[in-house]
Amino acid sequence: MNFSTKTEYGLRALVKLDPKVKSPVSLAQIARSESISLAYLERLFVLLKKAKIVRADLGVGGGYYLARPAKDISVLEIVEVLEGKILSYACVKGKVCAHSASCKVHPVWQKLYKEVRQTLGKMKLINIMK
Amino acid sequence: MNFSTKTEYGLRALVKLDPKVKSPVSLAQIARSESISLAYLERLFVLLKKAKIVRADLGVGGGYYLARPAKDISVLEIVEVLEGKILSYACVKGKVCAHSASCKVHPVWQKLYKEVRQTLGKMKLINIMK
DNA sequence: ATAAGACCTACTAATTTAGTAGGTATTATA
DNA sequence: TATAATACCTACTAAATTAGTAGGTCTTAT
Repeated sequence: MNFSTKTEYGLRALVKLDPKVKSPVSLAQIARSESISLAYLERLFVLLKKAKIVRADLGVGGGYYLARPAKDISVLEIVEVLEGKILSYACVKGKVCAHSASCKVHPVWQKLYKEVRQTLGKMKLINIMK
Repeated sequence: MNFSTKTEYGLRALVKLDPKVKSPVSLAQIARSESISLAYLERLFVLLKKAKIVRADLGVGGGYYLARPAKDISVLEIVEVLEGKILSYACVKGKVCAHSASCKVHPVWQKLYKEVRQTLGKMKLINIMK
C-alpha cells in the first residue's frame, strides 16, 4: 500500500500554485523547482483540470491556477484524481465477495476505507500551501 | 493506493485457520475453498512463518496453525509482512525530502501513516475469525 | 510404500508505473 | 509580425511490480 509518484508529484506541484485565484504559475517553473519531468507533470495536470481542481491560461504569461479557493479543495479529491480510486476492492465497495457468501475480511477494508477517506477529506489544500 | 492480492489472499487464508493453536489446516484445503493458487499461497505462508505469525507441521495431517493466540495478532502485522512497509515515502519516515528544505506535503503523509497504522493495529485476527 | 503435506528455486506473463519524444495551438510582447 | 513561452495532445518505451506457473525435495502419518 503506497501512493504512486503521481500523487506525490501532483501534491508537491499544487502547493506551488498561487493561493490567489487567477494568478497563473507555469509548469516549467514547477518542474524546475521540484525536479519533476515537465512532460510528466503536464499529464498529471490534464487530470487535475478535468477534475476541475485547476484551470489554465494559454500562451506567454499563462499557466495553471486553482479553480476554486484552496480551502475548498481536499487532499482526498487530489489523491482520487491522480491515484484512481483508493482501496478499490470488491469487498470495499460493499459487494459480497465472489469467493464466499460472507467475506469475513470485508469489515477490515470497509473500516479502513472510511477512515482514510475521512482523514484525507478533512485535509484542505489551504492547510499545506503555507 | 491499493493493497495487492497478497494481502487479500493472505488475510482470507488466515481466517480459515483454526483459532485453536496447534490444530493444523493444510494450504491445499484453503486454496480449494478460496480459489487461490496453491503455489502462490505457499509463498505467502513462507513470509507469514518467517514473521512468526504461523507455524507449520510437515507430513500427512500437517498444515499451518497460528503461532500465537489470534487476539495477539494484528491485521497491521499481517499487512506489513505481506505488503511490505506501507506508505514508505522519504516524507513519511521523517526524513526531510531531498527536493526541498522543508516539504509541505510531509505532514499529510505523516498523519495518514499514523492513522492507518493505528486503525490496522487495533484490528486483531480474532475479531475477524468468527 | 504411499500420499499428503510443507518447503524450495527458477522462470514467465501480465499489469502498472514512470518517463520520453515529438509534435500543435494559443497568446503576450518585443 | 516574428518569437518564445505556454498549455495541450498522442504515441511510444523502459522499468518495476505483481501474479502466477513449473517442477521439484524433504518429512511424516497411515
